[in-house]
Amino acid sequence: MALPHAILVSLLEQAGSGYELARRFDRSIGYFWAATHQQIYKTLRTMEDDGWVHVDVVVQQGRPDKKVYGVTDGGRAELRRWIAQPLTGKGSAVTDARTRELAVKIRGATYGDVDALRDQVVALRSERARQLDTYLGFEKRQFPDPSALDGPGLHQYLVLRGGILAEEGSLRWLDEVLTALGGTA
Amino acid sequence: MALPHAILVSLLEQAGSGYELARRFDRSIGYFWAATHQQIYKTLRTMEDDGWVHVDVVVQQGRPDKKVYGVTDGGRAELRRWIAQPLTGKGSAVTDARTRELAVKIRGATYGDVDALRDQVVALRSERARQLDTYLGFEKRQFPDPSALDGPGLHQYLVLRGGILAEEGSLRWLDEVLTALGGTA
DNA sequence: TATAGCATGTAATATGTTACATGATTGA
DNA sequence: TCAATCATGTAACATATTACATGCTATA
Repeated sequence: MALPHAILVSLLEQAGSGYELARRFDRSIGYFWAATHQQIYKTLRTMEDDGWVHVDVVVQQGRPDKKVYGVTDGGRAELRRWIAQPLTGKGSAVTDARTRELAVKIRGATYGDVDALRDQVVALRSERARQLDTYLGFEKRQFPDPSALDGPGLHQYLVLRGGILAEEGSLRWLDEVLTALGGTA
Repeated sequence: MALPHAILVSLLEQAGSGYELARRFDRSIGYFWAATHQQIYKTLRTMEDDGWVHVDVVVQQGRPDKKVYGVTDGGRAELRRWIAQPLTGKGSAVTDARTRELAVKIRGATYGDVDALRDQVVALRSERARQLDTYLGFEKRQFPDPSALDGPGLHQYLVLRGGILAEEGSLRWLDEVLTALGGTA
């Protein structure tokens, strides 16, 4: 899971309350990782129990007190550890957990080991390339003449096309990331 | 949720056991929807309780009995209803539930109302286009000179690029689908 | 006056993953 | 003999969604 780590990254950029985190997730990290306020509150409590974050209660007039969270040394260490570790999410489907996990790690690259991260990008890229090859093979063998399709065959083909286009987009992104992260690709 | 409906589509194409469904999911529908055998068994039982599927127990030698599932009239009706109904999944993130849901519906288009489905494709397309516009706006305003970036700025930019490329891929696919599904786009 | 924003949370439910359990057959 | 395939399932846990609850302030 990457939600606690996404929260760590967000809090390192800027300390804030659960409410503020929920709003930020709607924009920045939310490209890849959505979270409701309920879930963020719950996760923050767990993270506090684990010693990854600390709270400062800010008393306000006319509003409930605000709990401003910040990252502890333990939280920083956990984020470093997690960023260096291989991707753990499931990678079967097109809209996969691995890609989202990697996006969070890239977002937090400054707080971790960029070399280790690059290795993970390379690994995910080759996984994705293999998947794309498989899909392209299906396309060639099962749908040699797409223009002739209709009914169930057409619908199966369209879904396969979705897979192919998604994988191509994924590869394009991973290549951009590798170029930008530089080093011995 | 779309898993029961993905199962209905798969069973309409060909009746089968939970085990067989799990294997099929690894290939075809699994482009967009992954499922373990544990989850499939659980879901099949619920579907049986709801009267969407019926079971034929096939006795085998040397192996556990095989439960071959087929779709009932009730299941067929439910699939029709579900396909015609607007997308219900969450669509905030790049790797969104809506796209996966739509993929399942397209796969089952033969068993439902294609006109109603096309409306959903159009709706999702405009949502995605709006999202892409937002991301492109961020890119222009926050990162006018990407080549100058490094550190946290670069990492934020890379994640945004991931969002942009994913949305572009999504749009390309939805356009292909609309063309193929034809009609008054 | 009504809606949106600020700010927190509980509870119930749904969905999904991981680990464990069983046991025969087939092919390397 | 070892691993893979066939075939089903339970139990515990992790994660996520929906509905409900409170209550003030600022803006249209």
